[in-house]
Amino acid sequence: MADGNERLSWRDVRESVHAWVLDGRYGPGDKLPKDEEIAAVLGCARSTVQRAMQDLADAGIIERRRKGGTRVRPDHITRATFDIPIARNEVERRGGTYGYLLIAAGIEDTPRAVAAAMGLRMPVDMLRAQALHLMDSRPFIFEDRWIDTATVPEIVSVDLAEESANEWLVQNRPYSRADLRFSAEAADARIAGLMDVAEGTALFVIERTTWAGDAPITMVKAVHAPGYALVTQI
Amino acid sequence: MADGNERLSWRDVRESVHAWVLDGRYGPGDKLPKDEEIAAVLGCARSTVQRAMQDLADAGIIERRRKGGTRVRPDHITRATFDIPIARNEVERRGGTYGYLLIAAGIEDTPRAVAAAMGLRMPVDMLRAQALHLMDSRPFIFEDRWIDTATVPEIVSVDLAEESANEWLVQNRPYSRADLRFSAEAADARIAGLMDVAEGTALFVIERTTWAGDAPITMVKAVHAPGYALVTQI
DNA sequence: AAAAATAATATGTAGCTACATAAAATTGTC
DNA sequence: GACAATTTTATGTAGCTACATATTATTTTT
Repeated sequence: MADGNERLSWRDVRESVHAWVLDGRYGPGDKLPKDEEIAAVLGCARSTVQRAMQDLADAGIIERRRKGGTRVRPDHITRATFDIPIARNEVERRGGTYGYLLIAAGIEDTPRAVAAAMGLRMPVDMLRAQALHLMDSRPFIFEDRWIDTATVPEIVSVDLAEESANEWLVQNRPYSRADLRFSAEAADARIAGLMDVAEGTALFVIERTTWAGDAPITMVKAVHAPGYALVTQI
Repeated sequence: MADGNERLSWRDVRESVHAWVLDGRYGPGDKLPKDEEIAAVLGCARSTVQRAMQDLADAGIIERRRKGGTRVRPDHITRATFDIPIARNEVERRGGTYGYLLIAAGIEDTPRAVAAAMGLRMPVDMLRAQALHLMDSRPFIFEDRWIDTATVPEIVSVDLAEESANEWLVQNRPYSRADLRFSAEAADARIAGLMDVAEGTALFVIERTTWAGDAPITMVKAVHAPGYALVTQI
C-alpha cells in the first residue's frame, strides 16, 4: 500500500498522523482535526481514520475524548510491550539445553505478604515450591512459588520433581488476570548458594501473581541469573 | 452490554472465546472454529468476531493464519504492557516533589558500546549528559545519556543545568522507534556516591535508545533508586 | 511420483450506514 | 448570576458488503 492511487490502509493513516506529531506540526497538548476532516484530507473513510487513531491512542501517543476531540498526549510516556516466555522456551530460544531441578516443595503457612498480593482474606493452605530452571546445567532462573490449594487442589498430587509447577499450571490452569512486578534484588546467602553467585550480586526479579476469574492461582518470584535482561522494541 | 437481548460487543465475544480457552474446551494448539461459525453460534456479525479474535491474537492468546484458521497458542507467554513515564511525572504521581540536578555535560568520544546500540558506523560527536532526578530532594533516578549532535544539533545550545535533556527532547525531538532493556546492576563507587547508597547495592536499570526515522537521537541509561519496581497488570 | 498450475478457503481490510454515548456548549429558568 | 435542562457534536461501536491475500488442498502436467 501507500502507493499513489491505491486506497489508504489504516496503517498509512496512522503513519501520516504520527508524522504530523513527529515533525512538530502538532505538539504535546495540541488538538488534532476531527476524524472526518482527516478522512477528507487524506482521502479515505472515517472508519479507517478511526482505526488509525484508536491505535495511536493505544500506543499512548494521542488522547481521545468523545465530543472533546483528539489531542497529542501532553505527558509523554513510553509504552512498551514485553513477552515473558516460560523458562523452557526462553532457554531453548537462546540455543541452550533446558534443565529443571526441584529444591523443595510442601504445604506451608501463608506469609502475610503473599496473602496480601493474592488478595486473600482467610488464610489458606498453600503449596510452596522452590525450583531451579537450568540452561546448559547452570542456574538460569530460581523460582519461589506459592500455589493456592483451594483453587488448584490437583496440584498436591503432581510430582513436582518431574514436572515444573509452571508448566503444569500453563497446561492445566490458564489464568485470566495477572499482576507483574519487575525489580532488582541482591542475592541473599541462600539464593547465592543455589545460583552459584557471590552473595549480594544484583539479580533481575520478576514477580507474578495470577488469577482465574477472582480465584487466586499462584504467586511466583523468579530470580534471574546475573546479566539477564528483558528486551523489547517499539 | 452482555445483556440478554442486547447485541454483543466485540469485547463480549473476546470474553466468550477467552473463556473457552480458560475452561479447557480448547487447549494449547487446538484449532478454534472459524470466525463465521463463532459468529453464528454467538449471534453476531463476522466483523465483530474478527475484532475480538484480532485482540486475542494481539494479546498472545491465539494465533491466526489465513486459510490455516485460528488456534490456541501452543507456547504460552505472558504479554504485558508497561508505561514508562518521564521522571518528573513519576515523582509527581507518587506525591513527591520533583528536583533535577545536572552532574556533568560535555562532548565526548563515543564508546564502542554506545555507537553499537545506536547503530552508528561512523564515529559522531556525542553530547554526554549525566544528571540526577530527585524525589523530595533525594536521588530517585540517575541518568547517563548520550545524544547524537548530528541528529539533534540544537541540544548543544540548551542549558542542561536548567532543563533536563529528557524533557527538552520530549518537547522538541519526539522519537518514532525505541529499543528498551530492563536489567539489574550493582552500584559502582561513583553511582553509589551520587545516589547515596552502599557500593554494590542492587539497582533497577532501564536502558533506552531512540530514533527519529533512521537517525539515532539518544541512548540513556536510567539507574533507579533501591526499591524501585515497575508494575503492571493484565 | 514429482512438480507445476489451479481452485478453494479462512482471515484481513476498506468502505458504507446507522445508531450509541459521553461531554461540551447552549439555552432556559429561577 | 447560578443552576438545570436541552441540544450539539466528536468519538465509539456493530452490522453489512465487497474484495484482497495468504495458504492449504486439489488437479493437471510432465
